[in-house]
Amino acid sequence: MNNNQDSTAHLQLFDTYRRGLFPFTSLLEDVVSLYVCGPTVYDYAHIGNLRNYLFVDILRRVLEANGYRVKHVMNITDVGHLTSDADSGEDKMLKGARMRQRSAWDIAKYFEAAFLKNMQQLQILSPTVLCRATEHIDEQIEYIQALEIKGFTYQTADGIYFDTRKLHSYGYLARLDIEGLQAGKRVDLGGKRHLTDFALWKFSPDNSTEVERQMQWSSPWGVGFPGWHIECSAMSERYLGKKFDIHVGGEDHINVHHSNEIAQCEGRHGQQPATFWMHGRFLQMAGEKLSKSGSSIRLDDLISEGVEPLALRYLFLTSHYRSHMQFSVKALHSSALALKRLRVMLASWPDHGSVDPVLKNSFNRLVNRDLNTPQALALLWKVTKSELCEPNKKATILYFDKVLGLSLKMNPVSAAVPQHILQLAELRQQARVDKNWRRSDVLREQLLGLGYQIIDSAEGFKISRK
RNA sequence: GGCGCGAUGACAGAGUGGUCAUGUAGCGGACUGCAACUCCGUCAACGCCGGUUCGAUUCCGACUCGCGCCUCCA
Repeated sequence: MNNNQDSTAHLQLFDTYRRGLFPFTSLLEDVVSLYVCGPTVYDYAHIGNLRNYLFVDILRRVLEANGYRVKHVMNITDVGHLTSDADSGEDKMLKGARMRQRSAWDIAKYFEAAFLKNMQQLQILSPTVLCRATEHIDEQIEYIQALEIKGFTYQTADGIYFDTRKLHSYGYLARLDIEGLQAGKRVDLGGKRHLTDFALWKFSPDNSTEVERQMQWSSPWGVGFPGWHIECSAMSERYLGKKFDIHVGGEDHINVHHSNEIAQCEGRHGQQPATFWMHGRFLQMAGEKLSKSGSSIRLDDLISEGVEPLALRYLFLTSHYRSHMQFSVKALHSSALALKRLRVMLASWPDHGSVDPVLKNSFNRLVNRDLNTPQALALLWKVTKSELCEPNKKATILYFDKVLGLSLKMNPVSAAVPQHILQLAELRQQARVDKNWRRSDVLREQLLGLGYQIIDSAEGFKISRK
Protein backbone atom coordinates (compact mmCIF):
# COMPACT_ATOMS: atom_id res chain seq x y z
CA MET A 1 0.00 0.00 0.00
CA ASN A 2 0.83 3.67 -0.24
CA ASN A 3 3.87 3.02 -2.31
CA ASN A 4 3.44 5.69 -4.85
CA GLN A 5 7.03 5.28 -6.01
CA ASP A 6 8.25 3.10 -8.81
CA SER A 7 7.83 -0.63 -8.60
CA THR A 8 11.34 -1.34 -7.33
CA ALA A 9 10.46 0.58 -4.19
CA HIS A 10 7.58 -1.71 -3.36
CA LEU A 11 8.13 -4.15 -0.51
CA GLN A 12 9.29 -7.52 -1.76
CA LEU A 13 9.70 -10.55 0.44
CA PHE A 14 11.02 -14.03 -0.08
CA ASP A 15 8.36 -16.69 0.21
CA THR A 16 9.63 -20.18 0.96
CA TYR A 17 6.38 -21.71 -0.27
CA ARG A 18 6.81 -20.30 -3.77
CA ARG A 19 10.59 -20.23 -3.48
CA GLY A 20 11.05 -16.71 -4.67
CA LEU A 21 10.83 -13.01 -4.12
CA PHE A 22 7.31 -11.59 -4.45
CA PRO A 23 5.72 -8.17 -4.01
CA PHE A 24 4.00 -8.05 -0.69
CA THR A 25 0.30 -7.36 -0.58
CA SER A 26 -1.79 -7.78 2.51
CA LEU A 27 -5.19 -9.41 2.81
CA LEU A 28 -6.62 -6.33 4.49
CA GLU A 29 -5.95 -2.82 3.32
CA ASP A 30 -3.65 -1.54 6.04
CA VAL A 31 -3.19 -4.30 8.57
CA VAL A 32 -0.70 -7.13 8.32
CA SER A 33 -1.33 -10.35 10.18
CA LEU A 34 1.91 -11.97 11.25
CA TYR A 35 2.41 -15.23 13.09
CA VAL A 36 5.75 -16.17 14.57
CA CYS A 37 6.78 -19.54 15.91
CA GLY A 38 8.08 -18.58 19.31
CA PRO A 39 10.45 -20.26 21.70
CA THR A 40 10.11 -23.51 23.54
CA VAL A 41 10.77 -22.40 27.06
CA TYR A 42 12.68 -25.22 28.64
CA ASP A 43 16.07 -23.55 28.58
CA TYR A 44 17.71 -20.21 27.96
CA ALA A 45 17.63 -18.86 24.44
CA HIS A 46 21.02 -18.79 22.78
CA ILE A 47 22.10 -16.03 20.45
CA GLY A 48 21.18 -18.07 17.41
CA ASN A 49 17.58 -18.16 18.60
CA LEU A 50 17.73 -14.46 19.18
CA ARG A 51 18.93 -13.77 15.67
CA ASN A 52 15.70 -15.19 14.35
CA TYR A 53 13.54 -12.94 16.48
CA LEU A 54 15.61 -10.01 15.43
CA PHE A 55 14.78 -10.87 11.84
CA VAL A 56 11.11 -10.80 12.77
CA ASP A 57 11.60 -7.46 14.45
CA ILE A 58 13.10 -5.98 11.30
CA LEU A 59 10.25 -7.41 9.28
CA ARG A 60 7.78 -5.82 11.66
CA ARG A 61 9.50 -2.44 11.56
CA VAL A 62 9.77 -2.47 7.79
CA LEU A 63 6.09 -3.29 7.48
CA GLU A 64 5.34 -0.38 9.78
CA ALA A 65 7.62 1.90 7.79
CA ASN A 66 5.49 0.97 4.80
CA GLY A 67 2.45 2.27 6.61
CA TYR A 68 0.97 -0.97 7.85
CA ARG A 69 -0.27 -1.72 11.30
CA VAL A 70 1.04 -5.13 12.28
CA LYS A 71 -0.95 -7.65 14.23
CA HIS A 72 1.98 -9.64 15.51
CA VAL A 73 1.19 -12.92 17.21
CA MET A 74 3.81 -15.11 18.81
CA ASN A 75 3.32 -18.33 20.68
CA ILE A 76 5.21 -19.60 23.66
CA THR A 77 5.61 -23.35 23.58
CA ASP A 78 5.37 -24.17 27.23
CA VAL A 79 4.19 -27.71 26.73
CA GLY A 80 7.49 -29.47 26.70
CA HIS A 81 8.65 -32.95 27.20
CA LEU A 82 9.47 -32.09 30.73
CA THR A 83 8.39 -35.44 32.02
CA SER A 84 10.43 -37.11 34.61
CA ASP A 85 11.29 -39.93 32.26
CA ALA A 86 14.62 -39.18 30.69
CA ASP A 87 14.16 -40.17 27.09
CA SER A 88 16.91 -38.07 25.68
CA GLY A 89 19.82 -38.03 27.96
CA GLU A 90 22.28 -35.66 29.40
CA ASP A 91 20.75 -32.36 28.51
CA LYS A 92 17.82 -32.87 30.79
CA MET A 93 20.11 -33.84 33.60
CA LEU A 94 21.80 -30.49 33.29
CA LYS A 95 18.51 -28.73 33.30
CA GLY A 96 17.36 -30.72 36.26
CA ALA A 97 20.47 -29.80 38.17
CA ARG A 98 20.08 -26.17 37.38
CA MET A 99 16.42 -25.98 38.08
CA ARG A 100 16.25 -28.51 40.84
CA GLN A 101 13.09 -28.74 42.88
CA ARG A 102 10.99 -26.91 40.38
CA SER A 103 7.96 -28.00 38.44
CA ALA A 104 7.60 -27.97 34.69
CA TRP A 105 5.25 -25.04 35.08
CA ASP A 106 7.79 -23.04 37.01
CA ILE A 107 10.51 -23.82 34.54
CA ALA A 108 8.37 -22.66 31.66
CA LYS A 109 7.56 -19.46 33.47
CA TYR A 110 11.15 -18.85 34.40
CA PHE A 111 12.55 -19.30 30.90
CA GLU A 112 9.75 -17.37 29.32
CA ALA A 113 10.67 -14.40 31.49
CA ALA A 114 14.34 -14.83 30.63
CA PHE A 115 13.46 -14.92 26.96
CA LEU A 116 11.33 -11.81 27.11
CA LYS A 117 14.09 -9.99 28.90
CA ASN A 118 16.48 -10.85 26.07
CA MET A 119 13.94 -9.50 23.59
CA GLN A 120 13.85 -6.26 25.47
CA GLN A 121 17.62 -6.03 25.69
CA LEU A 122 17.87 -6.32 21.94
CA GLN A 123 15.13 -3.74 21.45
CA ILE A 124 12.91 -6.26 19.76
CA LEU A 125 9.35 -4.97 19.71
CA SER A 126 6.90 -7.00 21.75
CA PRO A 127 4.32 -8.97 19.81
CA THR A 128 0.83 -7.57 20.03
CA VAL A 129 -0.36 -10.99 21.17
CA LEU A 130 1.74 -13.44 23.12
CA CYS A 131 -0.04 -16.75 23.53
CA ARG A 132 0.88 -19.81 25.51
CA ALA A 133 0.15 -23.31 24.35
CA THR A 134 -1.00 -24.38 27.80
CA GLU A 135 -3.64 -21.66 27.79
CA HIS A 136 -5.16 -22.85 24.53
CA ILE A 137 -5.66 -26.53 25.12
CA ASP A 138 -9.37 -26.29 24.32
CA GLU A 139 -8.70 -24.78 20.93
CA GLN A 140 -6.21 -27.52 20.18
CA ILE A 141 -8.62 -30.25 21.17
CA GLU A 142 -11.30 -28.67 19.04
CA TYR A 143 -8.90 -28.52 16.11
CA ILE A 144 -8.07 -32.19 16.44
CA GLN A 145 -11.76 -33.04 16.63
CA ALA A 146 -12.35 -31.16 13.40
CA LEU A 147 -9.59 -33.16 11.73
CA GLU A 148 -11.02 -36.34 13.16
CA ILE A 149 -14.43 -35.60 11.69
CA LYS A 150 -12.86 -35.04 8.30
CA GLY A 151 -11.11 -38.38 8.53
CA PHE A 152 -7.50 -37.30 8.72
CA THR A 153 -6.68 -39.01 11.99
CA TYR A 154 -6.05 -42.44 13.36
CA GLN A 155 -5.22 -43.80 16.76
CA THR A 156 -2.20 -45.81 17.86
CA ALA A 157 -1.12 -47.13 21.21
CA ASP A 158 0.37 -43.83 22.23
CA GLY A 159 -1.77 -41.19 20.62
CA ILE A 160 -3.84 -39.70 17.86
CA TYR A 161 -1.97 -39.21 14.60
CA PHE A 162 -2.42 -37.22 11.43
CA ASP A 163 -2.45 -39.39 8.33
CA THR A 164 -0.31 -37.48 5.85
CA ARG A 165 -1.18 -39.84 3.02
CA LYS A 166 -4.64 -38.37 2.98
CA LEU A 167 -3.24 -35.15 1.58
CA HIS A 168 -1.76 -35.16 -1.90
CA SER A 169 -0.07 -31.87 -1.24
CA TYR A 170 1.70 -32.98 1.91
CA GLY A 171 5.26 -31.67 2.10
CA TYR A 172 4.98 -29.19 -0.75
CA LEU A 173 6.49 -26.38 1.32
CA ALA A 174 9.67 -28.39 1.83
CA ARG A 175 9.43 -30.01 -1.61
CA LEU A 176 9.57 -33.31 0.21
CA ASP A 177 10.13 -36.41 -1.83
CA ILE A 178 7.86 -38.71 0.14
CA GLU A 179 8.86 -41.87 -1.67
CA GLY A 180 12.50 -41.04 -1.26
CA LEU A 181 12.06 -40.33 2.40
CA GLN A 182 10.23 -43.57 2.88
CA ALA A 183 12.98 -45.45 1.09
CA GLY A 184 15.74 -43.88 3.10
CA LYS A 185 14.01 -43.90 6.41
CA ARG A 186 16.19 -44.10 9.44
CA VAL A 187 13.72 -44.04 12.23
CA ASP A 188 11.44 -46.57 13.68
CA LEU A 189 7.85 -45.86 12.74
CA GLY A 190 6.51 -46.86 16.10
CA GLY A 191 2.81 -47.27 15.55
CA LYS A 192 2.67 -44.75 12.74
CA ARG A 193 1.41 -45.75 9.32
CA HIS A 194 3.77 -43.52 7.39
CA LEU A 195 7.04 -41.89 8.13
CA THR A 196 5.67 -38.38 7.81
CA ASP A 197 2.62 -38.91 10.01
CA PHE A 198 2.75 -36.95 13.22
CA ALA A 199 1.10 -36.84 16.62
CA LEU A 200 -1.86 -34.57 17.31
CA TRP A 201 -2.48 -35.83 20.81
CA LYS A 202 -0.27 -38.01 22.95
CA PHE A 203 -1.54 -40.14 25.78
CA SER A 204 0.06 -39.81 29.16
CA PRO A 205 1.89 -42.96 30.09
CA ASP A 206 -0.41 -44.93 32.32
CA ASN A 207 2.36 -47.13 33.51
CA SER A 208 2.40 -46.70 37.26
CA THR A 209 6.17 -47.15 37.44
CA GLU A 210 6.56 -43.86 35.69
CA VAL A 211 6.03 -40.68 37.56
CA GLU A 212 2.95 -38.85 36.48
CA ARG A 213 3.37 -36.15 33.91
CA GLN A 214 3.26 -32.72 35.36
CA MET A 215 1.48 -31.25 32.39
CA GLN A 216 -1.53 -33.15 31.18
CA TRP A 217 -5.14 -32.57 30.33
CA SER A 218 -8.21 -34.65 29.78
CA SER A 219 -9.54 -34.93 26.26
CA PRO A 220 -12.07 -36.96 24.28
CA TRP A 221 -9.24 -39.46 23.68
CA GLY A 222 -8.03 -39.70 27.23
CA VAL A 223 -5.61 -37.91 29.48
CA GLY A 224 -2.57 -36.59 27.70
CA PHE A 225 -1.07 -33.60 26.02
CA PRO A 226 -1.15 -32.00 22.57
CA GLY A 227 1.33 -32.79 19.82
CA TRP A 228 3.99 -30.42 18.70
CA HIS A 229 2.35 -28.86 15.73
CA ILE A 230 -1.26 -28.39 16.64
CA GLU A 231 -0.69 -25.43 18.94
CA CYS A 232 0.43 -23.17 16.14
CA SER A 233 -2.50 -24.05 13.93
CA ALA A 234 -4.96 -23.60 16.76
CA MET A 235 -3.56 -20.33 18.03
CA SER A 236 -2.86 -18.69 14.70
CA GLU A 237 -6.44 -19.36 13.72
CA ARG A 238 -7.72 -18.13 17.04
CA TYR A 239 -5.95 -14.79 16.73
CA LEU A 240 -5.51 -14.25 13.01
CA GLY A 241 -8.13 -16.38 11.36
CA LYS A 242 -7.71 -19.26 8.96
CA LYS A 243 -5.85 -17.14 6.45
CA PHE A 244 -3.25 -14.57 7.38
CA ASP A 245 -0.42 -12.71 5.69
CA ILE A 246 2.93 -13.94 6.95
CA HIS A 247 4.12 -16.93 8.90
CA VAL A 248 7.67 -16.85 10.20
CA GLY A 249 10.02 -19.32 11.78
CA GLY A 250 13.52 -20.75 11.69
CA GLU A 251 14.79 -22.73 8.73
CA ASP A 252 14.61 -25.92 10.75
CA HIS A 253 10.84 -25.67 10.71
CA ILE A 254 10.44 -25.99 6.99
CA ASN A 255 10.63 -29.75 6.72
CA VAL A 256 8.55 -30.83 9.62
CA HIS A 257 6.84 -28.25 11.75
CA HIS A 258 5.57 -25.98 9.03
CA SER A 259 4.84 -28.83 6.67
CA ASN A 260 2.67 -30.27 9.41
CA GLU A 261 1.01 -27.00 10.22
CA ILE A 262 0.07 -26.66 6.58
CA ALA A 263 -1.22 -30.21 6.57
CA GLN A 264 -3.43 -29.55 9.58
CA CYS A 265 -4.79 -26.40 8.07
CA GLU A 266 -5.38 -27.93 4.67
CA GLY A 267 -7.02 -30.87 6.36
CA ARG A 268 -9.40 -28.67 8.23
CA HIS A 269 -9.99 -25.82 5.81
CA GLY A 270 -8.77 -27.01 2.45
CA GLN A 271 -6.20 -24.25 2.20
CA GLN A 272 -2.85 -23.42 3.67
CA PRO A 273 -2.86 -20.66 6.25
CA ALA A 274 -0.36 -18.03 5.13
CA THR A 275 0.32 -16.01 2.02
CA PHE A 276 4.02 -15.72 2.80
CA TRP A 277 6.23 -18.22 4.61
CA MET A 278 9.48 -16.71 5.73
CA HIS A 279 12.40 -18.47 7.35
CA GLY A 280 15.52 -17.20 9.04
CA ARG A 281 18.74 -19.06 8.55
CA PHE A 282 20.89 -20.30 11.38
CA LEU A 283 23.70 -18.58 13.12
CA GLN A 284 26.80 -20.75 13.17
CA MET A 285 29.90 -20.90 15.25
CA ALA A 286 33.08 -22.38 13.90
CA GLY A 287 31.05 -23.64 10.98
CA GLU A 288 28.46 -25.42 13.07
CA LYS A 289 25.04 -24.50 14.25
CA LEU A 290 24.39 -23.51 17.79
CA SER A 291 22.18 -25.79 19.77
CA LYS A 292 20.37 -25.72 23.01
CA SER A 293 21.94 -28.91 24.17
CA GLY A 294 25.48 -28.51 22.89
CA SER A 295 27.77 -25.59 23.35
CA SER A 296 25.92 -22.37 22.98
CA ILE A 297 26.26 -18.74 23.85
CA ARG A 298 23.66 -16.69 25.61
CA LEU A 299 23.16 -12.98 25.54
CA ASP A 300 23.85 -12.89 29.25
CA ASP A 301 27.28 -14.43 28.66
CA LEU A 302 28.13 -11.60 26.32
CA ILE A 303 26.77 -8.94 28.63
CA SER A 304 28.80 -10.23 31.53
CA GLU A 305 31.87 -9.85 29.33
CA GLY A 306 31.02 -6.22 28.90
CA VAL A 307 29.35 -6.36 25.52
CA GLU A 308 26.39 -4.13 24.99
CA PRO A 309 23.32 -6.06 23.74
CA LEU A 310 22.81 -3.71 20.84
CA ALA A 311 26.29 -4.53 19.55
CA LEU A 312 24.91 -8.00 18.90
CA ARG A 313 21.95 -6.44 17.16
CA TYR A 314 24.33 -4.45 14.97
CA LEU A 315 26.33 -7.57 14.17
CA PHE A 316 23.22 -9.46 13.14
CA LEU A 317 22.10 -6.60 10.93
CA THR A 318 25.35 -6.80 8.97
CA SER A 319 24.22 -10.08 7.48
CA HIS A 320 21.06 -10.96 5.61
CA TYR A 321 18.49 -13.02 7.47
CA ARG A 322 18.52 -15.64 4.71
CA SER A 323 22.24 -16.29 5.02
CA HIS A 324 24.03 -18.37 7.54
CA MET A 325 26.14 -16.14 9.70
CA GLN A 326 29.43 -17.03 11.35
CA PHE A 327 29.51 -15.78 14.88
CA SER A 328 32.75 -14.89 16.56
CA VAL A 329 33.69 -12.68 19.45
CA LYS A 330 36.05 -10.86 17.13
CA ALA A 331 33.22 -9.98 14.76
CA LEU A 332 31.10 -8.91 17.70
CA HIS A 333 33.79 -6.56 18.92
CA SER A 334 34.14 -4.98 15.52
CA SER A 335 30.40 -4.34 15.55
CA ALA A 336 30.53 -2.90 19.04
CA LEU A 337 33.20 -0.49 17.94
CA ALA A 338 31.37 0.51 14.80
CA LEU A 339 28.23 1.14 16.80
CA LYS A 340 30.06 3.25 19.33
CA ARG A 341 31.69 5.33 16.65
CA LEU A 342 28.35 6.04 15.05
CA ARG A 343 26.93 7.21 18.34
CA VAL A 344 29.88 9.42 19.15
CA MET A 345 29.67 10.93 15.69
CA LEU A 346 25.94 11.59 15.94
CA ALA A 347 26.30 13.06 19.39
CA SER A 348 28.75 15.60 18.03
CA TRP A 349 26.32 16.81 15.41
CA PRO A 350 23.61 19.46 15.94
CA ASP A 351 19.94 18.57 16.08
CA HIS A 352 17.02 20.04 14.15
CA GLY A 353 18.11 18.94 10.72
CA SER A 354 15.74 17.45 8.18
CA VAL A 355 15.65 14.00 6.67
CA ASP A 356 17.13 13.94 3.20
CA PRO A 357 14.35 12.74 0.87
CA VAL A 358 16.63 11.04 -1.64
CA LEU A 359 18.52 9.07 0.98
CA LYS A 360 15.32 8.22 2.77
CA ASN A 361 14.06 6.81 -0.47
CA SER A 362 17.23 4.80 -1.04
CA PHE A 363 17.03 3.40 2.45
CA ASN A 364 13.42 2.34 2.07
CA ARG A 365 14.21 0.73 -1.21
CA LEU A 366 16.97 -1.34 0.35
CA VAL A 367 15.01 -2.60 3.32
CA ASN A 368 12.02 -3.18 1.08
CA ARG A 369 14.11 -5.56 -0.96
CA ASP A 370 13.64 -8.52 1.31
CA LEU A 371 14.97 -6.70 4.36
CA ASN A 372 18.44 -5.99 3.11
CA THR A 373 19.88 -4.60 6.32
CA PRO A 374 23.55 -5.09 5.31
CA GLN A 375 23.10 -2.69 2.44
CA ALA A 376 21.05 -0.37 4.58
CA LEU A 377 23.95 -0.18 7.03
CA ALA A 378 26.38 0.42 4.21
CA LEU A 379 24.19 3.29 3.08
CA LEU A 380 24.18 4.66 6.60
CA TRP A 381 27.97 4.81 6.60
CA LYS A 382 27.91 6.52 3.25
CA VAL A 383 25.61 9.13 4.72
CA THR A 384 28.17 9.87 7.42
CA LYS A 385 30.66 10.70 4.68
CA SER A 386 28.26 12.48 2.39
CA GLU A 387 28.11 16.15 1.49
CA LEU A 388 25.03 16.75 3.61
CA CYS A 389 25.30 19.22 6.45
CA GLU A 390 25.68 17.63 9.85
CA PRO A 391 22.17 18.31 11.19
CA ASN A 392 20.67 16.72 8.10
CA LYS A 393 23.00 13.75 8.27
CA LYS A 394 21.90 13.25 11.82
CA ALA A 395 18.20 13.54 11.06
CA THR A 396 18.53 11.16 8.11
CA ILE A 397 20.44 8.56 10.10
CA LEU A 398 17.99 8.77 12.98
CA TYR A 399 15.26 8.12 10.47
CA PHE A 400 17.09 4.95 9.40
CA ASP A 401 17.39 4.00 13.05
CA LYS A 402 13.64 3.67 13.37
CA VAL A 403 13.98 0.49 11.37
CA LEU A 404 17.44 -0.52 12.54
CA GLY A 405 16.67 0.00 16.22
CA LEU A 406 20.25 0.63 17.32
CA SER A 407 19.60 3.56 19.65
CA LEU A 408 22.01 5.68 17.68
CA LYS A 409 20.88 8.70 19.58
CA MET A 410 22.51 7.40 22.71
CA ASN A 411 25.59 9.40 23.62
CA PRO A 412 28.26 7.09 25.01
CA VAL A 413 30.44 9.97 26.13
CA SER A 414 27.85 11.66 28.28
CA ALA A 415 26.73 8.40 29.83
CA ALA A 416 27.00 8.50 33.59
CA VAL A 417 30.50 7.96 34.87
CA PRO A 418 30.92 7.01 38.53
CA GLN A 419 32.40 9.65 40.81
CA HIS A 420 35.54 7.69 41.69
CA ILE A 421 36.32 7.17 38.02
CA LEU A 422 35.91 10.85 37.38
CA GLN A 423 38.27 11.61 40.26
CA LEU A 424 40.96 9.38 38.80
CA ALA A 425 40.56 11.08 35.48
CA GLU A 426 40.96 14.46 37.09
CA LEU A 427 44.07 13.33 38.94
CA ARG A 428 45.49 12.28 35.64
CA GLN A 429 44.65 15.59 34.11
CA GLN A 430 46.45 17.35 36.94
CA ALA A 431 49.49 15.10 36.42
CA ARG A 432 49.50 16.12 32.78
CA VAL A 433 49.39 19.76 33.68
CA ASP A 434 52.34 19.08 35.99
CA LYS A 435 54.04 17.25 33.14
CA ASN A 436 54.31 14.21 35.38
CA TRP A 437 54.00 11.86 32.41
CA ARG A 438 54.79 8.71 34.28
CA ARG A 439 52.00 9.30 36.79
CA SER A 440 49.54 10.31 34.13
CA ASP A 441 50.30 7.17 32.10
CA VAL A 442 49.82 4.96 35.14
CA LEU A 443 46.46 6.54 35.84
CA ARG A 444 45.43 6.15 32.22
CA GLU A 445 46.29 2.46 32.35
CA GLN A 446 44.37 2.11 35.55
CA LEU A 447 41.25 3.68 34.07
CA LEU A 448 41.52 1.49 31.02
CA GLY A 449 41.67 -1.52 33.28
CA LEU A 450 38.46 -0.33 34.89
CA GLY A 451 36.83 -0.15 31.47
CA TYR A 452 37.05 3.57 30.88
CA GLN A 453 38.75 5.34 28.08
CA ILE A 454 40.03 8.88 28.13
CA ILE A 455 39.68 11.10 25.13
CA ASP A 456 42.05 14.04 25.32
CA SER A 457 41.46 17.23 23.46
CA ALA A 458 42.73 20.78 23.42
CA GLU A 459 40.06 21.87 25.88
CA GLY A 460 40.65 19.09 28.39
CA PHE A 461 39.43 15.51 28.49
CA LYS A 462 36.34 13.41 28.13
CA ILE A 463 35.79 9.98 29.50
CA SER A 464 33.60 7.14 28.31
CA ARG A 465 33.12 3.45 28.71
CA LYS A 466 35.48 1.47 26.61
C1' G B 1 19.47 -42.72 1.85
C1' G B 2 15.92 -38.18 0.88
C1' C B 3 15.41 -32.76 0.47
C1' G B 4 17.88 -28.15 0.58
C1' C B 5 21.83 -24.43 1.12
C1' G B 6 26.66 -22.36 0.74
C1' A B 7 32.05 -21.42 -0.91
C1' U B 8 33.96 -13.36 -1.74
C1' G B 9 40.13 -9.88 0.60
C1' A B 10 43.07 -10.78 7.76
C1' C B 11 37.81 -11.30 10.05
C1' A B 12 32.50 -10.41 9.40
C1' G B 13 29.58 -9.69 5.22
C1' A B 14 26.64 -7.35 0.77
C1' G B 15 26.42 -7.16 -4.34
C1' U B 16 27.09 -7.15 -9.60
C1' G B 17 27.79 -9.84 -16.64
C1' G B 18 32.25 -4.77 -18.13
C1' U B 19 32.52 1.42 -12.36
C1' C B 20 33.18 1.72 -5.27
C1' A B 21 29.91 -2.57 -1.07
C1' U B 22 30.26 -1.55 4.09
C1' G B 23 32.38 -2.29 9.02
C1' U B 24 36.59 -3.94 11.97
C1' A B 25 41.75 -5.00 11.51
C1' G B 26 46.47 -3.71 8.65
C1' C B 27 49.75 -0.14 6.32
C1' G B 28 51.43 5.33 5.40
C1' G B 29 50.70 10.32 7.19
C1' A B 30 48.54 14.44 10.40
C1' C B 31 47.34 15.33 15.52
C1' U B 32 49.62 13.88 20.66
C1' G B 33 54.60 14.54 25.88
C1' C B 34 53.83 9.25 24.29
C1' A B 35 49.30 7.14 23.27
C1' A B 36 44.09 6.82 22.60
C1' C B 37 40.19 9.40 20.02
C1' U B 38 39.71 11.92 15.40
C1' C B 39 41.16 13.18 10.42
C1' C B 40 43.55 12.27 5.47
C1' G B 41 45.46 8.52 2.31
C1' U B 42 46.08 3.26 1.14
C1' C B 43 46.59 -2.27 0.28
C1' A B 44 43.54 -6.43 -0.48
C1' A B 45 38.75 -11.01 -2.74
C1' C B 46 35.56 -13.50 -5.49
C1' G B 47 36.99 -22.63 -4.09
C1' C B 48 38.49 -25.75 -8.55
C1' C B 49 37.67 -27.25 -13.87
C1' G B 50 35.04 -26.60 -18.26
C1' G B 51 31.09 -23.91 -21.16
C1' U B 52 28.11 -19.54 -22.89
C1' U B 53 29.85 -14.38 -23.94
C1' C B 54 33.43 -9.26 -27.05
C1' G B 55 33.87 -9.78 -21.61
C1' A B 56 32.08 -13.70 -15.77
C1' U B 57 33.28 -13.32 -9.06
C1' U B 58 28.27 -12.68 -11.24
C1' C B 59 24.83 -17.19 -16.04
C1' C B 60 25.15 -22.90 -17.15
C1' G B 61 27.41 -27.83 -16.05
C1' A B 62 30.90 -31.10 -13.48
C1' C B 63 34.19 -31.43 -9.24
C1' U B 64 36.02 -30.54 -4.28
C1' C B 65 34.96 -28.90 0.43
C1' G B 66 31.53 -27.28 4.13
C1' C B 67 26.66 -26.80 6.32
C1' G B 68 21.31 -27.51 7.53
C1' C B 69 16.74 -30.43 8.06
C1' C B 70 14.92 -35.51 8.03
C1' U B 71 15.04 -36.69 15.98
C1' C B 72 13.27 -31.38 20.83
C1' C B 73 15.70 -27.25 18.50
C1' A B 74 15.47 -20.39 15.60
